[in-house]
Amino acid sequence: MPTAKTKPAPARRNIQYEKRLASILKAAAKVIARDGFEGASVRKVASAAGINLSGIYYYFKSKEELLFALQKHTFSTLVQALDKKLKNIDAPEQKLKAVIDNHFQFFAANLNDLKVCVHEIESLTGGYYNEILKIRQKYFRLVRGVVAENMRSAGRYHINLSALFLFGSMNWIYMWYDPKKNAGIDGLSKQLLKMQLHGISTS
Amino acid sequence: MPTAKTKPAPARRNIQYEKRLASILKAAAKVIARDGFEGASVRKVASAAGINLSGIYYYFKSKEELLFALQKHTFSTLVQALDKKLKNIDAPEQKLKAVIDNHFQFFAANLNDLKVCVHEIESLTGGYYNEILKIRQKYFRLVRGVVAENMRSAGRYHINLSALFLFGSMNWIYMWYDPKKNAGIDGLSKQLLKMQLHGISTS
DNA sequence: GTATAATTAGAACGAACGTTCGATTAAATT
DNA sequence: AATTTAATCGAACGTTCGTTCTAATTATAC
Repeated sequence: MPTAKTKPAPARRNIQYEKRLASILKAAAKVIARDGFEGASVRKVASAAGINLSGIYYYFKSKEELLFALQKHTFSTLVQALDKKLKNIDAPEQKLKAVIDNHFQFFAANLNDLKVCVHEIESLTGGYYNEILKIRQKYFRLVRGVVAENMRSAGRYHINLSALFLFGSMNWIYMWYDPKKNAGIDGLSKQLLKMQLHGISTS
Repeated sequence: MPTAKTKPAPARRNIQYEKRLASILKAAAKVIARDGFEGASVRKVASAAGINLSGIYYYFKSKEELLFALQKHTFSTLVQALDKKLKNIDAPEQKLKAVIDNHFQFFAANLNDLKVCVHEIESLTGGYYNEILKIRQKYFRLVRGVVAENMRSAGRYHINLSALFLFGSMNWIYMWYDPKKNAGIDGLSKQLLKMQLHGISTS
C-alpha cells in the first residue's frame, strides 16, 4: 500500500469530528484558492475555520497533509462522478457531453476546491504528490478514452494531444469564470462540446 | 500615467547593467517557475543569479516589482510578436494559425518565463496587477478578433467563450509540455489549429 | 589621477512562518 | 459519578522571510 501516510485515527471519535474536519477543508480551500498554498498560512486557515492554530494539527499532521486531503477528496469525488455517469451511456457524443458537463458542473459547485486542485498540483511532494498523480491519471485516461471514441474517423489526430487540449479548455475556466457575471454552466458546456466536435469554422 | 512605479534610473550606468538585469530576470523566472512566487525567496533568486541578496534590491525595489518586470517584459514581447505577424496576413485561417504558432513557439523558447506569466498572474497586486492586466487584455482582444473572423458563419457561438477555450488549450501546455519528451512544437500547433477549425469528429 | 557616482557586500531588523508542547476543557464510556 | 480519552487552547520554539542600513568597492567622468 503506497498510500501517503495520514494521521492515525483514535479509537473513538467525537460526534462533531467529521463536521469539524469538513469545515477545515472548506476553509482551507477558500484561503488557498485566494492566497495560493505558500501564501495561505496555517494561521489564516485556522482563523477562517473558527478554530485555534494548533487545532489544525490535531486533524492534520502538517500543512501539506491538509492540502493532500483536500485534493484527494475533491479529485476522487470528481472522478467517481464521471465514472458512474459514463457507465450508463453508449453513444460517443453523449459520453463527451457527459465529460464536459460533469467537469463544469462540479467546477461551478466547488469553485474553491477545484481551483486548488488545478492550481496547486505541484505544491505536493513525494508520496502525497504520487497518490494525487494516480487519481489525475485515472481521470485523464477516462477522458482520453471518450475523446478517442469520438475521433475514430479522424486518423491524423494524436489522441493524447486532443485530450490535453480539451483539458486545457476545461481547466482554464478557473481563471475567468465568475458565477455572478457569467451565465449558467449549461451554455458553456454546450458550446465547448460543439467546438470539440465540429470546430468553429463550420456552422 | 497610471504606470506602476519602478526604480528611478541613475544618471549614468555601468556597462554591464543591462546584462546583469537580464540575468536576474532569467534566474528569477527559473526559480519562480519551480517554486512559485511565494516559495521563491529573494535569497534563492539572488543565489541563482550569482549576486548578493541586497544586490537584487539595487535593481528592483521589491520582490513584487521583480515579478512585475518579468511579466511585463515577457508578455509585451509575446503580444508585440503576434501583432507584427498578424499585419502581414489576410486570410482568417492563416491568422489563427499565426496566433497558435506564435504562442507555442514563444512558449517553447521561453518556458520558464511564460509559465510564470500564466501561473503567477494573481500574485501581483494594485498598480502592478492592473498594468499587466492591460497587456493581457490587449492580447486577448487580438486573439478574440482572429477567432471572430473564423466563425462568421457560426452564429450560435459566443465569441468570448470560443476565445477563452482557445486560451485554455494554449496555456495549459505549461502543465504537460516537456521539450525532452514531446515532439516539436509544429505538430502541436497544426493539430490545435485543425481542432479549432473543424473539431475532432470530422476527418 | 583624482573625484564622484554606481554597484556590491555584509550584517542586522522585526515580522511571520510551520510546528511542538503541556495544560485545560469537553465528551464518551463504565 | 467517576474515569478515561478525545479535543481544544495558549504560549513558545527555531527558522526563514522581505527589506534596510552602512560600509566597502568598482566603474565612469573630469
